[in-house]
Amino acid sequence: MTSTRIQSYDEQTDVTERTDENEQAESEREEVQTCPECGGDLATHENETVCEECGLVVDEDQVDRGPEWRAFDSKEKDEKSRVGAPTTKMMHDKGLSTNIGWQNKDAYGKSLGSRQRQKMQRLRKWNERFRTRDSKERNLKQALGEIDRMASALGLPEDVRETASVIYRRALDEDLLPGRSIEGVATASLYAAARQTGTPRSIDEVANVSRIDEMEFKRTYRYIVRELSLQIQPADPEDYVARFASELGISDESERRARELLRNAKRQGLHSGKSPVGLAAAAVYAGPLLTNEKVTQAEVSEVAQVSEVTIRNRYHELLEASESGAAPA
DNA sequence: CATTCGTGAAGACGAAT
DNA sequence: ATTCGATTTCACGAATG
Repeated sequence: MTSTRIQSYDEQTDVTERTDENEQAESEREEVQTCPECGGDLATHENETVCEECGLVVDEDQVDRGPEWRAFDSKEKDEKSRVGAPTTKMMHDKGLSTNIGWQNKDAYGKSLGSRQRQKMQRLRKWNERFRTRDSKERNLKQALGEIDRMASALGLPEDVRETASVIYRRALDEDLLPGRSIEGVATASLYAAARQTGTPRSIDEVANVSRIDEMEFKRTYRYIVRELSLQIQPADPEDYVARFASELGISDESERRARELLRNAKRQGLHSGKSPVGLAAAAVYAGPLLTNEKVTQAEVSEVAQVSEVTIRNRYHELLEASESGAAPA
């Protein structure tokens, strides 16, 4: 593929044939074919177009699209030529990396001897290895940048980023990337890492700082969790309490009550199937209630990104559980 | 007036087929 | 791929302080 590109490009800029044919082609390109003064034929020399009859300069200072050197034979052309394959931004290496053809032919199309063939096999193998390693490094670098950005936007500590990058690396090694966006996998890795390290962020929060949409994020997350068989236990509602509590500015006592409620609920298995965030939100709402502190459902709903309805439903359950369940001190 | 509470319809999700 | 059940959310009106 690369070789054919070189050829076609070469043909366009081939200068050894730069004689009559080329000049004809150039003057044909001109819009004005005859002199506006006397109607005589026009001729193009160097970078200006002149009337052959009266000498009027019709156009000058044209861009010279040809090379600035001349070649007198094919050897000199090869030495002076600076053209190569056109670069493309579609490939991370701008298409400049080495490609070794799969056919066991030399440059003249002749078949290779067995010794040469083996050598080429080795070269192919190593070239491929370096190239893919290279592209993976690049990929990783970008992904880590994204992870870093999102992590700091979410106020996640260093160890979460570490974990996230480990997960991402694994995904990369298992070839889970093709077909998925770097951004998506980076986001999913971060989300998984946050949960694994006990500093969870809700899907909404993570999706908000990510550049990909939520649907794709969830899909990708499920995918990598399954493929890497990451073991992620359901988020512990208590892990959210501290953050919500401080964002709402409720008292330590209220926060303690909230945690108590959650522990009770857990003891009674009241939390299976329910959204942990919702449960945490309910607890953060119910805690202050027990200490006569004023917090509205709307406020909690705001910081926890959970509907008020859910808070209502959950906190009723929480209160019931604490009455029938454990003995409050 | 703000807040809370309850309801039913509708959407989203996981599990099962 | 579809269907089913449970959960969550939305929108509304009523009750409560």
